[in-house]
Amino acid sequence: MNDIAPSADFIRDIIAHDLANGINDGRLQTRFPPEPNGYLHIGHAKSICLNFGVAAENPGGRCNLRFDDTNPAKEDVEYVDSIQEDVRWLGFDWEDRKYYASDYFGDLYRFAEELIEKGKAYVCDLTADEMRAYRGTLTEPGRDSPYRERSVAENLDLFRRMRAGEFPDGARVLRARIDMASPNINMRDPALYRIRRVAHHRTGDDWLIYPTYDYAHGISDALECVTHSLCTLEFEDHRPLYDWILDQLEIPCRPRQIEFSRLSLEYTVMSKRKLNALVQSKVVSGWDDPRMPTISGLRRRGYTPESIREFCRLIGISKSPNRVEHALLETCLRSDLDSRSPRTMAVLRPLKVVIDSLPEGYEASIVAPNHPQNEAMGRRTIHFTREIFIEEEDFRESAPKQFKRLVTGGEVRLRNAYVIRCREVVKDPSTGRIVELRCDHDPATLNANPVGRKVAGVIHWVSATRSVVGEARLYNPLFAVPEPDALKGDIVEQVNPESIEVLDGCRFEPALAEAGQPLPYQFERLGYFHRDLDSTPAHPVFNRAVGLRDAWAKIEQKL
RNA sequence: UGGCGGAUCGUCUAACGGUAGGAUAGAGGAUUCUGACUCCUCCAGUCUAGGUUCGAAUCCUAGUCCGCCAGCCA
Repeated sequence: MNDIAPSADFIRDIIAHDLANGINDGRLQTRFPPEPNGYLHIGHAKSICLNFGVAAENPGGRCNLRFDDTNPAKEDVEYVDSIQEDVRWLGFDWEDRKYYASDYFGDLYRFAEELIEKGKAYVCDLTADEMRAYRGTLTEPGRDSPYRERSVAENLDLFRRMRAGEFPDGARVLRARIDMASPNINMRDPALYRIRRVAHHRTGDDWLIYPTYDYAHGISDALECVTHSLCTLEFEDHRPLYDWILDQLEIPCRPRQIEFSRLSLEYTVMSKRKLNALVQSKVVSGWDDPRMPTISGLRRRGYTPESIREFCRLIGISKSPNRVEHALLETCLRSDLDSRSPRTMAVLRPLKVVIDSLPEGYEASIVAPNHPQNEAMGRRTIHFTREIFIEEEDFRESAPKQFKRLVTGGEVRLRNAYVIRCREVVKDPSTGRIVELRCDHDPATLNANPVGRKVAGVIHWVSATRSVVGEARLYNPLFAVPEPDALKGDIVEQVNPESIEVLDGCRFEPALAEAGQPLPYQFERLGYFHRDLDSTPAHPVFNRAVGLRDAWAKIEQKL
């Protein structure tokens, strides 16, 4: 522990320093504070991994889950439920420490009266528009509200009557009494409480007034004795207010707010407002559409908690502006799944191959390994038959010499089976389309290389008679440009029309249609596929979580 | 032309006055019954201009560029 280990990030540095110096009596308490107004996305995963991660790394460290539910107009239990499911799925545990800002409505109200009594808050009758006008601008100071000098008694009376429902929504607010000339606009007498006749998802109709984020957040942190309140950079300007509020009140614990930069990812958007717009417009099938950057979308797509945690570890924590390459996320998934997922063969765009050197009705069992490097993953039986399907793109009538797959008159190995040679290409005379290949197989090439010649190519295949038909869904980026946030106009109309490609009539090994797959499969040479919710035994549906790295695609591009 | 924050390989991120390092991407090669995986090699960076210092990504000065803030959202 005396070693000066290289720091993980500046926040862990600060925490290590505080812990070493006995700040907060050596306690470490963090919190993950989502507002239940949408589903969690990968940006939240960054925050979750930080808050829960840092707590787990330090003896005695704790991380609370706290719903920041101070705005009932936007919040819903559906989101409360999904958030808990997602945090748990990511692998984190808040134990018995699940809180809500709404748990503190009573305390928050009492602290507000304390503020009023100290002359630090007042009831203001300005309308929202008037308040905006009084606030000034970025370069001009604001002006004091005409209600700023009300007496404590009058403020107390008015605030109690706000609570009692004597005034219509929006008629008055409780404001902090700070400094209308502050260069920091957040300090120009910000609103602390507003009147809202909206039922709250937990407190129902108990309250007609609701605290604002700025007022509630720091106090909630203090009530939970949070030591390090970690949030994103856009709250940096709010820190003076966070500190100001806690400075006025008699609260034993004193949290410290530290900000880090939020995650942005290429080819997607992260704002809940935009994601919500996509969901509402139905351009995506829901919050869990596999194209969405939501935790539930990634899960449905086939991402693993491990891969997302690893991604969050690799991107690090800093205050720098950043836009992470989408390729990094994919790399994390591939590297997790490569060692763990069983292999299988599937043909997405089937091309029929008849092996004439085999008798009619021929069928043989072949035992194939489920993983090329890991014997422990066992073997499975596949069926080699006279008629099989191969991938359309694995055959060319003629091709450049770099093409290692099947060509007219050429040889290729069928993965786990024999080397075949293409004798004849059968076309539909009316369309010219290739409908079938007639091939011969070399019976000496099962588990053995052909003698006297090299066969470089290996392609996957599936039996025409011992396979099941189903659907595959392939995904491309949700937006065609790396920075969709910069696009003008309605975000819904900017969605990449090629973000999903549905292929039906795909052929799978029969075992794939059966139940019980904990992890995505690797469809050899195609990528990692995860069975979708829409899947049925009669009609299996697989999502491609991510493709394999494709060297041939690069070669072909350069040709 | 207010305040706050940021700027290091293409990308993400270290270096806390003392050899600019890692990851990823890219290029090349080895291996291969997955053009996968794995392995090897290479390429590539301190925003600019001054200054302090034996020595500066780091400290100072002056700029430049980028982000956030004018909700009774969070």
